[in-house]
Amino acid sequence: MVFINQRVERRFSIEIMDIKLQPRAATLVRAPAFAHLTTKTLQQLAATATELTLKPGGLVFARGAPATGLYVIATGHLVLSMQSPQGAEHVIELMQPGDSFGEAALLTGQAHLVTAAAVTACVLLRIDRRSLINAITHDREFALNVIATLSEQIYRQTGALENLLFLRASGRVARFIFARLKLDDTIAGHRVALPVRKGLIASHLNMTQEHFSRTLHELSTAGLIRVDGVMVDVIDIEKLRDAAGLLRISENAGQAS
Amino acid sequence: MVFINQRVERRFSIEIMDIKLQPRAATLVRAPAFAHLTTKTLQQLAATATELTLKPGGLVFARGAPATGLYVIATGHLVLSMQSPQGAEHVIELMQPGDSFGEAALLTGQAHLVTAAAVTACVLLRIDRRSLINAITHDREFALNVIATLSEQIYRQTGALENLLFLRASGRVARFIFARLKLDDTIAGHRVALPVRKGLIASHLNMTQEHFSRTLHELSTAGLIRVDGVMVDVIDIEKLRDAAGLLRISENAGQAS
DNA sequence: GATGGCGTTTGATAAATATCAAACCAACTC
DNA sequence: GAGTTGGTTTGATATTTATCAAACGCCATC
Repeated sequence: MVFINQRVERRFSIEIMDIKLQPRAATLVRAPAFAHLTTKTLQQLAATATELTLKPGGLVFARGAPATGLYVIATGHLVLSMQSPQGAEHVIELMQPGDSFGEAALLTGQAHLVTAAAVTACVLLRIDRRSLINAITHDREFALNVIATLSEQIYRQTGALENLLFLRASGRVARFIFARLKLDDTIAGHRVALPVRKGLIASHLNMTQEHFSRTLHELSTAGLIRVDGVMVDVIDIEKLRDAAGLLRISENAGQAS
Repeated sequence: MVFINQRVERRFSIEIMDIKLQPRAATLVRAPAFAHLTTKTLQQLAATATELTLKPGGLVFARGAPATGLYVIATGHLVLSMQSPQGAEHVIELMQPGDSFGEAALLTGQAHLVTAAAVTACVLLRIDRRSLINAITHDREFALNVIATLSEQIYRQTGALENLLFLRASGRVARFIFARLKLDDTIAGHRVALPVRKGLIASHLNMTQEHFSRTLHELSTAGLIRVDGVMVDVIDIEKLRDAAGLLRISENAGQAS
């Protein structure tokens, strides 16, 4: 069953397969939605995909634009953001290579709710609607894959709500660092690099830049972390986990009456 | 294309079809995910579905329970909620007849993130995993439907984030009332009934009961609404829309560079 | 008609977060 | 090196929201 193994380890599949894949297909394989495709479908999708190069600050699409494609990040960082009528910008998601976005708007046929913009120089792959729907209808396995990916996205979004609902500033910051910790395991020890400038992270965590700065400072003086520019060293990982107030989801399990 | 017409008008399809459907199938048809099924698939699903009756306060599942089914509400109101480790409860969603829930956890095979509990007496239909996956793999149209429904859910969830990110208490309350206005168009004029007790609504809007009460009062004295128990009369709909700070998504539409 | 429970409202106060303004700092340009 | 720019930090203050406590009102029950 394809359903189980979501949020697939992104690194190794590419190593297994990229001997025989062109670069584009190799990029696709890194995205969970495409990870388990048959080589045939994959090649087809890769063939119809178009490549997009963006300068820092470049727009992929703005809120309100009709959705015409799905995007997979090959290289670079992007942000998905919303703007309030007053012009305040809120970063909804920070995205990195291997992530895909735009599916939901594309598949519902509605306008984009968010604006997608490059933070650094980026290379994207764009798959248009026809190709996607074609692949879904002709490759049953792929359809299951898409369903699994979408479900996964809902599941994660719901989990992300926890952050906003239950945690306050320090907790959200702690959790953010904690989450980074697991991703950046390439760097030995407990050191993580903030992926984008702090203002964007603050916005992503739904607080002002100033408050974020103060919170970072607060966590420092409490001895949980040490901050040096964009580098953050985790001093006391247990306390950090604590501050993140991580919920276990395995405590009380009930069933229908 | 099935993709376009989501959030389908729930009322009339049932009137068209229920002449020849058993009650269960009729319930299913009201849920967007099942709205466009062939009668054959529908009958099959309905046949395997089990019925669930809940007293007020009854649990469907608790956070952490393994997901074993998808639920469709036939009658009654439920809430999906999360609990912080400190025991604070946050209502994630208020659900009513025709709504379905549990898909995401079911399809990812993970434990439920939320607790589902009945507020009033409820009757639910439960479709187990095997039946669902069976229907997905054997009815291509249904697979597309599921994809569309999931996309729709993501899309709405993203939209819901706006509320939390951009609006403060009064705005969220205003938006809540505004949204109700469109649902309750059966009642003539601009009068809506609060669907559940105020404490739950407050939690859903991520504020305390006290603050909700005060905000309601505030909107009253500002002349936007009039509150009488669970009934809310909208006095000045334009000002209310304003207070809700509704964003248009059609203003600036850009395209890739 | 009294009693109790539950949801709601009101008030006083505290905590969390935002805002505004200025200083700071590092990188880059002239 | 001086000046400029953009991001970050710090400080003082205002706003928003939560907390705690008490009163209130409604309804069901005895």
